[in-house]
Amino acid sequence: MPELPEVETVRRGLTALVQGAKINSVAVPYPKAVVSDLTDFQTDLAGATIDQIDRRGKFLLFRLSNQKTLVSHLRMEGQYSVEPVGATPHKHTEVIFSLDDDRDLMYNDTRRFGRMQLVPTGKEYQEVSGLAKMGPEPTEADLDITYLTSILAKSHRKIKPFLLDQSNVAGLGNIYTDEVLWQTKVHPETLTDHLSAEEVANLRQNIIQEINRATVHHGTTVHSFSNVFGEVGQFQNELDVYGRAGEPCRRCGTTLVKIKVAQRGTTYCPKCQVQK
DNA sequence: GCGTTTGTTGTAGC
DNA sequence: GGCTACAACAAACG
Repeated sequence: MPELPEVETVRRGLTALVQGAKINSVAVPYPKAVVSDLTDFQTDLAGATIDQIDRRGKFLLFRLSNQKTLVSHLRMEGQYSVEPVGATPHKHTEVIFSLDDDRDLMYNDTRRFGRMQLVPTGKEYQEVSGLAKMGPEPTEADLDITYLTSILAKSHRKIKPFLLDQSNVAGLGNIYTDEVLWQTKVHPETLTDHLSAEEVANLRQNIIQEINRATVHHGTTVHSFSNVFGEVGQFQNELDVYGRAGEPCRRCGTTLVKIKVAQRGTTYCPKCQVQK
């Protein structure tokens, strides 16, 4: 559920709250959340300072003072919160970082899908498979039109799973994929090599703009997303198709339809988005 | 009690 | 070999 705008919102909140904080010790009530060696994880983090927090796609990268990087992926419902020292962990608290300023940074995950690992800084793109294959960020500067045209043309699959694949473009999930396809008037099952040059250009613009707009609105809260301050996003009020099956298309009034594409719930307008 | 929800990965299949 | 499709993972909710 956290897609790029939500992860970026979390990154900004974490930066405001814990950048510069020193970690005293780490408790791991749910060891499966840590995929690197657990003993090393706890030993290496003790005494380290959080210098900076970066993001790549949907991954958070905590840059530490000891030349290590904590790579964290929230998957479906991972959340961070900062509490006074000694606060009772939540039912689904998986990792607790005790800071030396009498606060605890907690990682909570009701679905237990999120994962984190500690790797040497600079090696994260080799050691974390998701980062190694990550496509360009959906920005004006990084998402090159020539690149996008080329990979769309040589790929033979439906546009929806193509956009969900992080190795093509970083950061899109189920919500924003449905939104940008509606904006571009492209059916989610259209084959990537059937898109016209104009559609590719429009798709690129819509991806960049939509991710930008959603980030400005602090992300979308559909089920449970909130930032580190416990605040929900505002972008759910801006969605045109996701969660609106059975309601009228805001462009033409046709009833929006929900189907499955690549095992994912997919909402679209059968009149605006006609498959070619 | 079971289908639905979603992001990524490992693997089966072509 | 390279690409694509899909089951699996986990847990809450209706």
